[in-house]
Amino acid sequence: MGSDVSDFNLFSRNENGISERTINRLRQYSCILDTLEGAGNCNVSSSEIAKIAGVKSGLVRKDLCRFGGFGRPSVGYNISYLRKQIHNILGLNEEKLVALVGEKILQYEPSLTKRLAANNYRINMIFTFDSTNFEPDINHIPIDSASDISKLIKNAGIKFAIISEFTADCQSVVDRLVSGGVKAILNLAPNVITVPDGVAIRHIDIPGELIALSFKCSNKFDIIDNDAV
Amino acid sequence: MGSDVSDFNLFSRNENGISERTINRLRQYSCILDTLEGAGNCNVSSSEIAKIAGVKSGLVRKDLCRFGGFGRPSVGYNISYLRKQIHNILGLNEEKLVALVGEKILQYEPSLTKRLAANNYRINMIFTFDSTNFEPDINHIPIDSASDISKLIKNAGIKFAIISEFTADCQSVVDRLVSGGVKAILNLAPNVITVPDGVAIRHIDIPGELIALSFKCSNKFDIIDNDAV
DNA sequence: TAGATTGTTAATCGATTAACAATC
DNA sequence: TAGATTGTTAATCGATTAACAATC
Repeated sequence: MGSDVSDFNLFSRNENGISERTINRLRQYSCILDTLEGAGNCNVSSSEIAKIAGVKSGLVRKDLCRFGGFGRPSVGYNISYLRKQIHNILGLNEEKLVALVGEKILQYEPSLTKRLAANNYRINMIFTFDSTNFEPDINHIPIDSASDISKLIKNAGIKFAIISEFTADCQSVVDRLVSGGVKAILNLAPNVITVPDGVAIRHIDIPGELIALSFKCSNKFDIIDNDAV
Repeated sequence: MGSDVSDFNLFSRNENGISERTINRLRQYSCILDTLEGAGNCNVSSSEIAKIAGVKSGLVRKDLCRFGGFGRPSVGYNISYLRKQIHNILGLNEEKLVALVGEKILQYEPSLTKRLAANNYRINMIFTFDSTNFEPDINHIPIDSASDISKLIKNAGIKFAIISEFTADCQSVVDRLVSGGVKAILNLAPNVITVPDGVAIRHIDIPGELIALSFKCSNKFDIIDNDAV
């Protein structure tokens, strides 16, 4: 039942001392640089990035400085160079193999494969729970039944898994993914699952997101909460 | 282009001075209490909750104490009472109306309606982009074309929206949702969208989640990062 | 050179933890 | 009463901001 810990533990630092907040901001900067580069710009200052990102310029410099001196005083940062460096930090330059558990999401969201590929995540194995599905592959990605997971994962050297479909024995699927060597699991299904230490997991829960959202726009604790700013 | 700000700005306090971290922990406590209540327990101590949640017991007490004294010294917290109080804090006791933009997700994940209902979120309007879809409703929820959004939303008094499908003119849909009075938008589609101040938005981005996850299990910055613990 | 902007240190702010008096 | 556990305050820890010398 330690399961939910990782789902909610969004704020921990990893072994590298880099907080998830920093990683999220780096993603955001990367996104901003994409736009700026697309618009044909060449250099950008920390204040410009900060303004778009909605943070202070010092924080942008601090975040970047942590990984090396990418800028030049009075000039700023070279956009395409900085973009490459951030991609490097985020590991977007290496191909990462992903196992997809549940194939239906690809019908619902056909662009997923391409969106993952844009970040160098490649789905190279699909597991199905649908025993009536005898298609051998989707877009040349082989479909297997969930029984041989562990061995197939291990042979392919897959480190990432996306669980996209509810199944009663979800935990046993997870166990087999983990024993096959998977190190990070993104769970889109409503199942509550547990993983051993050393395996990262994140559970996307739509009702939960709505609850959190509703707080962003509520003010019903004006009275009850004495500490309120 | 201020758009991404809210997507990444997960860590802000809301107007009530309650941080999203606190809300997330309350959700987690609620979840834990469900389990404990299901197992037939009656009282629980902050240390027991803390152990399951993976936090310190003082933090559990502090989180709860912020909203009122729900416990009794030497006894602990009455599970069903505390559960009700947390539900109350999270607003799970009031019905909240939700507009669903894009109907395909209900085929992909039929349990969504029920999972939302368990938290008192009721989808009571569906907008489709599929002009070949002439079904009048899904499970008695009317399906409308996206053209009359604003008026329909306003008349129904809907405050929440889930955007679940890519569409080229996503921003105009958002604008019409907002002008219809929607205050919180959960975006599952890859579109980048912007909302005015006072409207909360959260973008679920699968590749982004994988990037963040990959950091939880990586240690490639052992060398580069001098501040590392 | 003068102006701009970086990298980095010190100050501040907020969140968590430790500790303990109050109380059941 | 003695033991347990709450509610809450003070201490600590970590993240952000302000400020500024270095440098282009």
